[in-house]
Amino acid sequence: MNESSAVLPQPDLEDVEVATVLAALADPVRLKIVRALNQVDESTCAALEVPVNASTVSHHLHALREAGVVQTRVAGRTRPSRLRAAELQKRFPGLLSAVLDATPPRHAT
Amino acid sequence: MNESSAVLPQPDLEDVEVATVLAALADPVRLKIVRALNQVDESTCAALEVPVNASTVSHHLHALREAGVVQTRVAGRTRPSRLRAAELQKRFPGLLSAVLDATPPRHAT
DNA sequence: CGAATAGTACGATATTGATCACACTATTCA
DNA sequence: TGAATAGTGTGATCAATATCGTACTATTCG
Repeated sequence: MNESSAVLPQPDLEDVEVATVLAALADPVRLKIVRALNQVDESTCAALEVPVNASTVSHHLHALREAGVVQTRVAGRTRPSRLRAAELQKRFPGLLSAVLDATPPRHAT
Repeated sequence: MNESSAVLPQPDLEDVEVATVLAALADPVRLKIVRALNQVDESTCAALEVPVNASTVSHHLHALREAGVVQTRVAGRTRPSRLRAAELQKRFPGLLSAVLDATPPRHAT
């Protein structure tokens, strides 16, 4: 056992384009993941209740991580991820909150 | 000449998903168009200085219109478009402003 | 009318990316 | 050590979509 603070590679948000973050948030499944992470602060891949295969969840978390939206740490067998909410707020003020606060359309699908 | 208020079909923003708007804003060319429209309030297809073919500009404006981001009116031979900024602010408070206020990354491309 | 202009529509192409199944690694625990 | 579990990586497939060139429509103006 070592100290449990290993974190998967992630970009410095100062180097991230807003278009990259927008693209990361534009996918419905990823948006659901982001909303879930906002509720629980941290979650593993398996605990996320999204209607896709496990490898697809892994793919989406990878995409979110590369866009600077989430941070993933290594904890035993699991890789809990969390939103980089504070850093995103500093880099793109109001963006994440606006997305999280968005209400569903009138005619829900 | 008739009264100059013909407007191309556009969605009611109440029926638009935030993911749709995010996807519309995620493309670099469209983001450039949106930033340009924010500067000039209204612009024609040809006046937009984006590095793509005219038909591609038309395609992108169509996409932005269907996502509820811009409104296009018919004026003679031209079709000036404008941001639906106020309506977007009402539907997704803070979203458009956050995107427009976003600064370039440290290592500019 | 005829020429020029603004924009759109369409077809073709190429690229991206969302998804799954499966194999693989790393870790925990009996 | 062996079994079970969490997650990742790879390859395949399929659907979107960004782009261009060309043709077309509508409008203005000589």
